[in-house]
Parts: sequence; C-alpha cells; structure tokens
Amino acid sequence: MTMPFVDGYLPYLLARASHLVSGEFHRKVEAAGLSVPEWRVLATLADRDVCTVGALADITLTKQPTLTKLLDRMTADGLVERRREGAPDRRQALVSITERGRERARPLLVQAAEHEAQVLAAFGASQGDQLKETLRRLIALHARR
Amino acid sequence: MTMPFVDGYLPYLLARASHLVSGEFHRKVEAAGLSVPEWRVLATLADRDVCTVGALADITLTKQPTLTKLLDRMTADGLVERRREGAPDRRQALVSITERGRERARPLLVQAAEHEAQVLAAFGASQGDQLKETLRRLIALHARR
DNA sequence: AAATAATATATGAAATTTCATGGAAATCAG
DNA sequence: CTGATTTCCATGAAATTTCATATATTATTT
Repeated sequence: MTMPFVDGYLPYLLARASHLVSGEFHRKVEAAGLSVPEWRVLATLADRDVCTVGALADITLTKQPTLTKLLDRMTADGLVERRREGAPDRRQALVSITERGRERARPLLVQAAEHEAQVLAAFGASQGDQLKETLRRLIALHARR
Repeated sequence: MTMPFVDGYLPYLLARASHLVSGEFHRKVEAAGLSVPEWRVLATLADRDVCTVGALADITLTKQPTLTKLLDRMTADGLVERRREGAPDRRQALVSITERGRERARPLLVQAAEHEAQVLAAFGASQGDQLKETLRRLIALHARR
C-alpha cells in the first residue's frame, strides 16, 4: 500500500518487459517443438564450441541440477553431447551441440533475429541500442563477484 | 555462430538483467521463508483490495493453473483468501491478502524498497528513472490487448 | 430463446524443477 | 605432503509446474 509495486518498481518492470518480449518469441519456440529451456541451451551452444555445465547454467539462467537433468533429456534426444575428457579440470563436463541440435536450432536462430529486429524497429532503433547499452551496464554492475 | 546470442540480443539482455537484479532480492525473500511466487502474490495484493485469479496471474507473470495451485497452498497457510461471491462475474474468484499475509509481506516490502533504492543509487538515479520510463514504453508496446 | 462459442477457474496426471546431499577432483592451510 | 575445504557435476525424493481438459458462467448467433 505504500509501494506501487506493479508500475514503479524497477525489478518488476524488468521482469515484465522480459516476460512480454520473450513471450512473443517463445510461442515460436514451442511451435518448433522445443521447450524454452531447450531453446536457450541450443542457442547458447550454437555460438560456441563447448561449454561447461556450470557456465551453461549461468548463461541460461538455470539452476545447476535443473540443467543437468535437462541435458540428460537433450542428450537422449540427440540434441547435445556431454563428455568429461578434454576439460582442464576433471570435475567439469563439457557440453556441445550436435549436428541434429544445430539443425533444430537453425530456423529458430533466424526467427529470433527477425523477432528482435521487429521489436527494435517498433521501438526505434536508436532507443533500442541505447536500451541495450543501459542493460549491459546494469548487468555489469550486478554480475556476481 | 551468426548471432551473438548472449551479448547483443535484447530479449536476453532483459532476461539477464531481470534475473540478476531480482535474484539479489530473492535471497531475502527466501530468507524470510517465502518462495518467490508467494512473494509476488503478496506484494501484488498488498496494494489492492481484491484481485481476480486471472488478473493476478497476469500481474505475477504466472500461468493460471500454476497460480491456482499456489493460491491453494497460500490459502492453507492463511496468507490469502479466495471467495467467489462479490465478483461482477460469477466465474471469477476474488483473492485478497489476509492480515497474516500482510504481516509476512510488510518487512519484505520495506526491504524491496531499500533494495531498489540501492540499485538505483549505484546506477545513477536519473539513468534509473530513464530506464524505468523506457521499460514502461517497451511494455506498453507489447502489452496484450 | 435456444444453441453455440467464449471466458474464468479448477483439477488430474505427467513432466519438470528444486532441495539437499553425494562423490570426485582441485585448492588451501599448516 | 596431509587433512580440511571448496568446487563441479550428478542424483534421489519431494515439491512445483505444466498440459490438457472439465465445469460453470457469460456472451454471441441465429
């Protein structure tokens, strides 16, 4: 009652904006037969050669046990591979995307870029760039450690 | 490979910023013995007299069946009340916070305001206000009609 | 007004997520 | 070095979330 929780509170505005903007695209993800967490993993791995489980959990904003079990399922589906050799630290597991995963991700990566372009166009490209810059700064300010 | 998913993609920047900023406060929520969804419900209801289940689901960014079951638990815990009389539409259920819920929410509402103030202070108040304004615009642009 | 469609919430079964903890490997203190 | 601590990932059991659908009510057609 003393706080306009819904409309003036920065954490809520961030959450709502994220929910709305991503939600639009997430419909396309599900239409493509992937869950949102699966999409996040594939999109992240599409970029890089390999990634440790911990780093992937961090990037995909997922808790580690949740990710481990998601990776179990995605491995069973042939979307990703996990191996324990080759890491500098033998506790780590290295995850990489498979060719099959890449094929599934490819059209969505295109659609994601299109969706972002639409959002930015509607918003105004320069304002959009400025928002991105602002968000990067906010993120840097709150990065752990 | 063609897309800098992690660092240049607006939906991801929004999600990450939201995750980091809210994550800090969510630790206090759990320390107070509430789950994040419970906190969202209480914070929303603290402001208003009553709210329909649907509106509450929308505001708290929760799917309706998820919210219904959360409300079952919160009702059992005496944090909220749900009734079907009094609504203009008899399909609706009206949810309100109880005195007990208010007591549990109160200290967290204070901490939430403090946390936001810290975030804004570190970020720069004017930049913070500008970010809020920008987010409101982005939200308005994507609100489901 | 009857029939049909749409909306608000609830519910059961299945799937996922979470918490707490385990084991293995690396790092640190003495 | 040795033992204590910490870090990384996995796992079982419990809790939550989700999907599909049911039920009740309201809105729209015809």
